[in-house]
Amino acid sequence: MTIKLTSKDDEKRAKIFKALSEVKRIEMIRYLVRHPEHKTCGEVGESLGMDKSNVSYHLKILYEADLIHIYRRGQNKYGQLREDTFNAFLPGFLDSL
Amino acid sequence: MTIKLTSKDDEKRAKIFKALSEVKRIEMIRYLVRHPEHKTCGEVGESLGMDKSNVSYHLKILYEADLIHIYRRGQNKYGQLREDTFNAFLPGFLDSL
DNA sequence: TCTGTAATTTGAAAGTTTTACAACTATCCG
DNA sequence: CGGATAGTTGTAAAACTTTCAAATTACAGA
Repeated sequence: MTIKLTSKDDEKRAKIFKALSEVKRIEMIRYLVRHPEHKTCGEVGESLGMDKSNVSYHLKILYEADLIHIYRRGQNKYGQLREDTFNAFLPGFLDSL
Repeated sequence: MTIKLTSKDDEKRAKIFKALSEVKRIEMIRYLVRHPEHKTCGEVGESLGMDKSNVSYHLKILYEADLIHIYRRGQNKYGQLREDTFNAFLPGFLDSL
């Protein structure tokens, strides 16, 4: 079932687009698509050459747009794509990466 | 035929997402979807309550992301959606508005 | 509890985007 | 030509985003 969007969702749409309006964040999403074993923040940062506080910053923006889910296991935090959001707002996007 | 995108297109994707990361610009796109008779800048601005220089500013951002086409006829300039770009980068988006 | 590793927060600096106004250019028509 | 209408450009202020380093919190394991 596909969710019907309306102009009421413009704020949400804008937030999602803003979250994806930086190359670095698109790369982070791509990294998560390609590594579905749920990568840690550290791995994401290392593989994209970002410093850790910057990774935190960008992940938070993706999280606040509901594009990813973050959960802790032990010392690590793992990022997980929220396919529900991508499917509702950007169908086909993840496959295009 | 659908165009195949790659990580080389990240700059372009980011630019498109940035262009759509403001509610005002999403509203402008919606206005153009709903009024396919090619509305003038003035009509867009008036209907969204924006001043004319601000309309110019936002239309330029949409234009530079290849989301719209702009042509002059007489005193007026008309905005026209670039469905090719929407289809390549955001399939389904226009229909969701 | 102490130590080390993982991630977040904070705050300052640098950079970018948005707004608004006034001055400007382009076109039309009498 | 001159006046009217449509849109653009310059510029400055305000608002927002990004980066980076240092301080801080969270957790695991000895």
